[in-house]
Amino acid sequence: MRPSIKQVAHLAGVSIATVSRLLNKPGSVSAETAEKIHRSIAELGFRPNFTGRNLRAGNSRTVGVVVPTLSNTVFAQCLQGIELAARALDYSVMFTTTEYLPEEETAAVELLLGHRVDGMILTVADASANATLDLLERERIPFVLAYNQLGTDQTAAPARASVSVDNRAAACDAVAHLIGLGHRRIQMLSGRFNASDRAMQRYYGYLDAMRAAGLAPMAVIEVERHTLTAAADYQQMMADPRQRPTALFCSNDLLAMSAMRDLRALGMKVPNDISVMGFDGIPVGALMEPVLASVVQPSEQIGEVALRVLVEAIERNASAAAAAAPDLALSASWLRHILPHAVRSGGSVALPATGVDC
Amino acid sequence: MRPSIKQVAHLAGVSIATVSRLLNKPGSVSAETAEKIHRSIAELGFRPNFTGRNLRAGNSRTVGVVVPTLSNTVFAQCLQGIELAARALDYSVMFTTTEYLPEEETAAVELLLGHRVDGMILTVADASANATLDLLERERIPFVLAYNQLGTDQTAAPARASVSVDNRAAACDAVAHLIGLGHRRIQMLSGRFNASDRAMQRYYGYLDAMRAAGLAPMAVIEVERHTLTAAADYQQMMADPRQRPTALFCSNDLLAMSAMRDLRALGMKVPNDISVMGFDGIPVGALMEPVLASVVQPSEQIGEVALRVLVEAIERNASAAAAAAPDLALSASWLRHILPHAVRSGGSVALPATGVDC
DNA sequence: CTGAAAGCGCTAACAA
DNA sequence: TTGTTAGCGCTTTCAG
Repeated sequence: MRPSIKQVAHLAGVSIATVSRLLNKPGSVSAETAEKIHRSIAELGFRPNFTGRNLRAGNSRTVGVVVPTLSNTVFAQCLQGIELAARALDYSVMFTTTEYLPEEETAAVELLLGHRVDGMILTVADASANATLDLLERERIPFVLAYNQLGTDQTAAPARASVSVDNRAAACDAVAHLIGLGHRRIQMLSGRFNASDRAMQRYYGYLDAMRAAGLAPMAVIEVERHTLTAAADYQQMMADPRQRPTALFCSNDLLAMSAMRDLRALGMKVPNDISVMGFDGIPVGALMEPVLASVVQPSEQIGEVALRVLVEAIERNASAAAAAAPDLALSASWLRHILPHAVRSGGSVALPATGVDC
Repeated sequence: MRPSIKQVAHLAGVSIATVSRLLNKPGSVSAETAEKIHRSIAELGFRPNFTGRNLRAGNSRTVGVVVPTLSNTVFAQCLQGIELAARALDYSVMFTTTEYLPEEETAAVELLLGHRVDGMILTVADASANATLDLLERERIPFVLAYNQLGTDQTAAPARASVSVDNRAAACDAVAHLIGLGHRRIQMLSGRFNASDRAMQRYYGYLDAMRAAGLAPMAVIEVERHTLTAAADYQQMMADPRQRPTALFCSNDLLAMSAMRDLRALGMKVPNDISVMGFDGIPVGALMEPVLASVVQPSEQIGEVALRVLVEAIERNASAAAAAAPDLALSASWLRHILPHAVRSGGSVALPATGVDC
């Protein structure tokens, strides 16, 4: 077995309490004793066992993260942001994916609860009416949603925290950008709404922009994640030359990039025949030619902020428990974190082809 | 505090040992007792505390992962593969990044050791002569390298495991592909060798291919990760029309994509003026136009295999300890795992422009 | 400034 | 089949 505080104490000729004290508040141990202990630690290659510490302390300085997938750069970036911020605050990260399956969310959370993480950051399919979040609430463990955006109309009871961009406004800006260019028939292509409440918000944003401009929204096309197996959707979409959209607004960049690929395969040119706009602003989009126009959301920062908000809640919780104060870990002023978005223009959008329009 | 096995036992009117037994081998408890206990568990919302279990058992069913970054899809995919495989085997994942800084590697490993993970998967800057790996060895904790490729010439002592493609052969295949197309002046662009031993292997592969074809290798250009701040390198590279390369082989796809962007900015057309080939085969490369030619490595599978090899080592270790057998966790037949690579052709490479050649 | 002792939640002998 | 008990590594009163 690995050396424990016990062997160190024995070798140094002191009690385990003294060793522990040296490890935690070095000031409370005499210089010579400290010296002896340090030598023993080095000699034995002792390394404190967090498991013991956690068991005793009742906290783990570990946060759990639950995201749909790491295949989408957006979540990878977010996780990166979380990890960086966590390390800076001396927290560790344990993570799981759900593969976009709502039923996996509960299992993921249960597992993390078993590990006694101090809090969780998660991106769920649908943040409203989510049994998993209710569970978290019952367990009274702090959590912060990332990407999921909570409404202002939160019903009294659960005061939840979220970190995201304003998806609806961001989508609205994107579509307004297209409209500003002269597009009137703008089609939205979206990931499944039931796998992403963000997609739904973005659809509302699309509607807002269309209506604000007095344009008729087109029926949204929902597709499976990242790829359109059948070109049938496009065929149909582009069937009637008089009705075909001049621009496509996609609920995420991967979708936009797949769409561009598929459109090319059908012999259409972007942006000459049709403009394409994405959402997310993933870095590779800016490397393509044409550059993918998109709404940039600060994914890494979303992760970073989510972690900081979470840790704040955790530590407030801890002191509150100590002071027997009310444990409303996440005070009202901290609930909805809306980070800024930015429309990134790019060669994938252009003026609508002349003569095609009404 | 959260309910413990103790409260459950009390409420069910049994001893804690019985509850523990029910949790571990349900068969050893009578039906009616089980029934009572189950009810208490449900009533209290009891959830076993892994911390207690881990402390007692001396293992955590958790693996640690250390990768340079999650900004590069390659590592995100790998981590995804690890997590999926881990979940299937009922292991959890704790992870950290090093930002490509070798000095962070040790800190990351120390942290994970503190958590008493059962094993680690890591991608280090340089797998040969790495102090961090030596530390892991001293601590006698199983670990598997991902992407880092161990040579066949391993010196006797440390029998280490790695999972990767054959970087050298893969790069050689890629360059041979370019040569097959008629290219003779092929320039390699690489990430810093001291941040990635893979890049070095790939450079050897480049040399192999060039020499095999009787061509003169050009001096490699090393650049900072993912981006070329100054276009100066390109200017110089393309300065002399009689000496300029007709093809560029990049040590990774992100680099290739940035290079294409930079070349475009300089007014050069890919592949007409110059062919570009990457390495990694990241999914977005196939969505671009032109499609990025590359060597595809199965990143997610690398993660999956790494995890399986690791768990095998962990469990072999456990039984070995029990049987007081030799603890050579990673037996020779399992050391170097070379997964298949594949050259993906794409529009970013073409025949060299006629008249440009010798 | 230091030590003795209790206990965090759990498992595994050993007894009954 | 069930209970008693010791102890995993650590922190933290409480005494001295």
